[in-house]
Amino acid sequence: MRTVVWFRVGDLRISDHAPLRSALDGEEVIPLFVLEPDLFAPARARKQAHRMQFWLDSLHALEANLRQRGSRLVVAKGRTREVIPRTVRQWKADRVVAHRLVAPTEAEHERQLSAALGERLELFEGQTLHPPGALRTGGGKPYSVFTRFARAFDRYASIDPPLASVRSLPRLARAVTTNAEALPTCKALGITRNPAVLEGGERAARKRLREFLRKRAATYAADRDRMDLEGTSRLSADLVAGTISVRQVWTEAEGALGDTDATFAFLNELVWREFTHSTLQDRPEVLSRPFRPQFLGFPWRTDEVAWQAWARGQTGYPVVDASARQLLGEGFVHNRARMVSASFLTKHLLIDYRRGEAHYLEHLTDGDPAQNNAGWQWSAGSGCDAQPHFRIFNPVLQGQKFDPEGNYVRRWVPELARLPARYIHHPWDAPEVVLRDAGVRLGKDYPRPIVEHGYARSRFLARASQHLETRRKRD
DNA sequence: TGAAATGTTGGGGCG
DNA sequence: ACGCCCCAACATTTC
Repeated sequence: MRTVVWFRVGDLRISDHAPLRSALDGEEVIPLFVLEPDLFAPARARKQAHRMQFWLDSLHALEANLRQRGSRLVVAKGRTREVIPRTVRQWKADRVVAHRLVAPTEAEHERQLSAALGERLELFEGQTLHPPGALRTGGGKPYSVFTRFARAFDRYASIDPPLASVRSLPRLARAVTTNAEALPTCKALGITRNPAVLEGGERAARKRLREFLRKRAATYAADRDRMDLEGTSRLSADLVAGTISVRQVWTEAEGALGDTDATFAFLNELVWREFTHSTLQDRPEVLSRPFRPQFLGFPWRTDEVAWQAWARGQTGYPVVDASARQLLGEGFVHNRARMVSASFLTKHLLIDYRRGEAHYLEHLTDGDPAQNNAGWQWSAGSGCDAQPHFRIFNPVLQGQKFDPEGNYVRRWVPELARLPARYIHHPWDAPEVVLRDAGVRLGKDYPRPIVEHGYARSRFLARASQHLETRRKRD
């Protein structure tokens, strides 16, 4: 038996990898990665440079891990639906195994491949803890409320421990050429490496998990919301690329932390991840339109000036600007800052959440359609179990609560670094002398707010309730 | 996984 | 002693 193991962005690892494990039951294993032009063409790759850097590092790490265990990674360029059947013919493989992924583009690849290969393609679950779609309400429908979903999740089934790690792999048949040199580098794709982007690969992922569990997990419940602290796991990009499996994270966290508040808070985030993936599988159309139909035709504004101010971090609201600059600077944004930022774009500036969603997807190292869409629709109020539309973050209060000393702002908005904590989240209220001592000339070194909070708040409330009211009457 | 407005309660100052 | 006002602290409602 000769088996092709189709590695994908989503399972770039060899540990806890069910398809690989299954392939080892046969004699020969051909690890394969496909360089889809839709993803790895230079122009496309550059549009998501942070993520691409992380993925390429992870791919090279995967190749090194395979090699270390006696195998190699075969790299093929072209469209999945053509390349894989060709590979199967060329190397006379008996079957192809892979993880099933929920993103619509990935699901489409699977459909096309299944049409070409029929029974010879075998897909395994593993992107999530329980297969998306497995949890249903009594009426057989997908859950639309997270707390209900989470309760069903707890009762559904126990979570299996990860598969034992693979010590050695069968040597690649001599006839098979690896073409490993085709694995691109950042340089080859014209991407300038950003040293602030996390290190990819399985080893780095495991190290991150261990360090989190050892140093920060105990205080996770309280610290996770603090934008100025490193209180979170930073595993988001790993979970997207699959350099660690969610099952490994779950099992290790449970083992290390026991039955504590921190465990619950952390694992609950993983359940949110389950929820977003399930939602995307059941309703892939959320990627193009609001989950809640009342939000169809919402009167968003087109305001290029406001958009640019938001995207570049020049709105005059320090926390909002810090988060915009953190995104561009390191391809990551603290979750709390994401929420504040998304709330500001959609509610204060009345700009379509889809524009923010696309911007995040472009720059985030952990950009993932399911998670990113769910986050943005949650903030806009249009999503599945979203916050109510009238919940509007006050960026000043959020800053004071979750960046009490202002150090998050100081890090990303250096022109305000010398302002005392008292004024750092609302520099426009600072006395002239305080501003002067801090070297801040409002309107020159740092902008005045592009919109006044109270005004923006009531503007959104009025516009939203008017739209939703009309909508409700019509439907 | 809000914020702001509004309502309630209770202590203290004061006439 | 009592009512009245103020206001902080907290609770509830509304957006």
